[in-house]
Amino acid sequence: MNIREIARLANVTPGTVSKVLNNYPDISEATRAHVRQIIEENQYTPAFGSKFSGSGSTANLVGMVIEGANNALYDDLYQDLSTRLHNAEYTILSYTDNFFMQDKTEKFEEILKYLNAHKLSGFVYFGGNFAGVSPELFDKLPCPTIFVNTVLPVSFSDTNYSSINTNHYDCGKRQMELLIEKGHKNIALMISSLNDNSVYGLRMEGYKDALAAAGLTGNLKNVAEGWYLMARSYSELKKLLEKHPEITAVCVSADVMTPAVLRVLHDLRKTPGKDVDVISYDGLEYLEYSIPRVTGFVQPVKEMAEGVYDLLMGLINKERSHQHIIFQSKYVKRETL
Amino acid sequence: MNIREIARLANVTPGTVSKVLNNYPDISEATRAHVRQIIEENQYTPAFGSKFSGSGSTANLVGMVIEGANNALYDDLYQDLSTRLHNAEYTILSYTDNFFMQDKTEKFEEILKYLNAHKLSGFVYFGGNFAGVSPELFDKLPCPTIFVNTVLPVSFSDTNYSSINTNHYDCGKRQMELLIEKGHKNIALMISSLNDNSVYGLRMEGYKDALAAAGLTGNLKNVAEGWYLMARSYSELKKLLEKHPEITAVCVSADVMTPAVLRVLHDLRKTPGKDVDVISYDGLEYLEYSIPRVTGFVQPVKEMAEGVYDLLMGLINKERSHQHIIFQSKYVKRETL
DNA sequence: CTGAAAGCGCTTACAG
DNA sequence: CTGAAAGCGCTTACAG
Repeated sequence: MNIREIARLANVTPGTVSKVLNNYPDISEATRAHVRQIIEENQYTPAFGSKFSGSGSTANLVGMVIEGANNALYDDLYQDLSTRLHNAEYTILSYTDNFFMQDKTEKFEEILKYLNAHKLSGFVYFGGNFAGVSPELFDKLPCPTIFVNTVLPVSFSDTNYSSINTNHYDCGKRQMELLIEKGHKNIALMISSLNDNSVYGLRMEGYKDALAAAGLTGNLKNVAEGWYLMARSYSELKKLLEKHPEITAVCVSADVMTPAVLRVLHDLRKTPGKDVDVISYDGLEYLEYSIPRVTGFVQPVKEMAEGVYDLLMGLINKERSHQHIIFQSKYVKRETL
Repeated sequence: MNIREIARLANVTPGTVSKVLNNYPDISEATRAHVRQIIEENQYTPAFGSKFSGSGSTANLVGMVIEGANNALYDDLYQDLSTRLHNAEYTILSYTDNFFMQDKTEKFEEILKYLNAHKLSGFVYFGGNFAGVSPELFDKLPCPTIFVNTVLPVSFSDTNYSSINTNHYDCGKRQMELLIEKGHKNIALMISSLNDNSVYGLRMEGYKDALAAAGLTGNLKNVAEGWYLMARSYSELKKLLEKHPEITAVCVSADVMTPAVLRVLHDLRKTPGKDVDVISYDGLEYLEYSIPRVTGFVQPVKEMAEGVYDLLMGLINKERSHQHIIFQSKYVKRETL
């Protein structure tokens, strides 16, 4: 079933069917209704791919890429957006990319190819780091693009792309300061990796500066690299705490590792919030139910998803121009600090 | 940049460029190399959408739909598959659908439209229930389709689609039997909803039959409906346990609700595995680290993802025919039963 | 091995 | 308000 068939059955030309399909105004209500009925009767849907070759641009196609799928928070963001876009009749192209160690410029060029090949109406990228990528490459972005929780190269005056972020460095610093203010001198850093240059690395920068300001840089040796993996977080942190029983606090850079942190403390017969304080970061829901409930910073996922959606629609419909938005993560005191 | 441009720059015809792009054998190595170089130099990627209008079918396009995104397990499956497909140079069309209450036939017809519009090479559907949908509609599936953890209408002799499932009913029944064998007479059922007709509803069928076989159907009044939501699971179960202090075990149909279950018990001053036994189902990783570690059934996500991928590739390349695979979930004894 | 040409299903000025 | 026609970027028999 194609547009020609429908046209034949409706006794009109394919051009007319096309206009009905795309809600052109210059069609009489009579033929519009008639054509629509034929379409309905035959369950016809226009071939999505041909839209582009006909018109030179593919309408209602949005791309989304998640870099670093191990972070459950991006799932929440992705799913919220996915549902909104689907309900607004957008087709979604997406993939998740777990290879976050390759060359940034190469990766960016691959993305450009992806965008060019698919003639998207809009694009959303989650996570990652493009700090070394030259600004000229950003100029080549062929469609409205929003980077979400991505480390970006240049100043926020850039007007050829948008970004939505939270204040990772500030909250990371604050995370550490809260431990220091509580009087902790020996603090473990449960981070993804020292080589992580995503926004999670920015949190680590905050840790460093807070420690330096307090003259506690010795703690920078107390690092457990968990790579966002629970098993790894567990073994690395356990090793560290066994070697350094003087440690009285754990600063965690990502909630996905925190169940392992609680478990390490339990297995070492330490009570979180009493023997060892714990502060985490992200806002995964199960840490509100864990025993004890975990204190930490919470990213406003719901608002971020809404922000991305609204901005993307605004950009696609040319009602808004590119901007860089920073949401504030919120400190939520629960039971571990 | 289009195929004509590249052809001009390479001093060949568009047809030749097309053949190079699609690795046709009948091209001399010299021109192949030359054309490839021009393509590389200009960072050209063929317009994905035009492939279809040219050839009548879109190669390397796979669709995936997740129904009921609240289940974190599907994220794991989705991401595993997504990474595999992307690495194999497939483009992925996907969306998540959280409205699992609408009419099944209508929903199935929408999916058919989606498939017809996008001319996919293959399609994977996660979750849901199409039990009432007439077999003729399944015949209309325009591309190789695999249903994963979906409740399906007809017998496994159907050869026009594939399915990959685990033994939900059996393990659900076994879940309950294990509690009964331990001597429990008063058992709470922490389920999504009595109206859930997805594979999670199948687990409930297992609960019912196990209870009936033991003459303990009175427990069917002890139902907490959590809708896969932690807050709701918490409040519903708490209400139930407060009203029925005689309950000594909780049978949970989905791991996503289990952190709330543990928290309810904690807040009611009951020790899981001692005062109240808990058995869960799915295999979410954080329940291996919770305190206590949760006993339950684990779906073999890794193998399922591999199974889906291999089958899908086999179907697309016409090396395999449709089949219905049932993986076995595994009982893992930990600390709550 | 390469080119010339017809075709895919759609869209979009343009005529009337 | 509708049709006839040219066009989008690609593919694919067919000739030679």
